[in-house]
Amino acid sequence: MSDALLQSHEFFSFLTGKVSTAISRRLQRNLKLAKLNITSEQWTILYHLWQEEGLTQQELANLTFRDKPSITRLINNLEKISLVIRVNDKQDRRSNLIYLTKEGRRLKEEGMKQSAITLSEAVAGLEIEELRTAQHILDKVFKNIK
Amino acid sequence: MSDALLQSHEFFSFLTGKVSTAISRRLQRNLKLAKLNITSEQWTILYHLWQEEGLTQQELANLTFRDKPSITRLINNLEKISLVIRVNDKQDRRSNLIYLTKEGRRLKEEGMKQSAITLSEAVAGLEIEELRTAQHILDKVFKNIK
DNA sequence: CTTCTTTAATTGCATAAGCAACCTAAATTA
DNA sequence: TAATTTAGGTTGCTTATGCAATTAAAGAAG
Repeated sequence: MSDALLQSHEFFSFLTGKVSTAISRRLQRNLKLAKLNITSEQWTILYHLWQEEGLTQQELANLTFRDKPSITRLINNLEKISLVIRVNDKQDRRSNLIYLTKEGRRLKEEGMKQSAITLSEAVAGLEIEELRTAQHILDKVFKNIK
Repeated sequence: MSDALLQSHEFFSFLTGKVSTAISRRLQRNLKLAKLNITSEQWTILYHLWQEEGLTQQELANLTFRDKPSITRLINNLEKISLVIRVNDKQDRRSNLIYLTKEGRRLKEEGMKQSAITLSEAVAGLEIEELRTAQHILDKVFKNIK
């Protein structure tokens, strides 16, 4: 790689989170505007549970690329606000299966809507082809360092 | 934008930080391996001071895309470990000018080296042209939502 | 079986982030 | 020049993260 690019602050700063920080903040703001009192991090957990309930904390950790302690605490907080419950797995008593509460399920529609809005704000004016390209490239980066 | 892409979990998850989290962790790890006891967040502050000392906290906030309280606390911690000092601006007594200590300057060489290593690990196997493309696209996203 | 190892989750400790409220100094304006 | 607004920083409160160490259950090896 060229030194010019290596030294490019712009390049490094987007890799180190400028864009994703901006997206999280925007999602957070949109959730708040829609009266959803959840953080963007909580959203990422709920997102996966909206697709499939009964995931273990380890599975959630893998899906959201967080470590186990982070998941423990996110689930603690989500339980505190009564959006999910831990159910001890009878088959494997080490595991907790995480389920949505009725209220947790109720948030799906608005939660998905706000994330879709956020995403469309983010990618406004971009071509599908550009998005595919960016995704492809970032995927390679991720594989390099995950 | 197509629904297929809107629903793409992969796409959303990289936008919400998978890649940048991985980069931060890798940088953190590389710094630690090189015996530099600073966090990746502290690195971003030092990076700008290595380019130019005497920046105000507000300028650092703008450069690193953080809010003012975050900078206050990062500078507190950097002062605590004696890498920077606050100097009250005589011209504008509201401002602090942030300078590196001798030790802070000493870390420049190794700090820049480790970030270069991290970056080259991240972009291994990618073409310059791909990187330019990704940067360009992410720049558009950032402008949309910053 | 009993020991050893691996796995799921939790806890402790330290750092970092966002938002709102606040303080003080500077700049504006009336 | 007094009153108001703006700008730079700090503090309080809450949430989130990483890493290391720990507990308890499950699985493997002897």
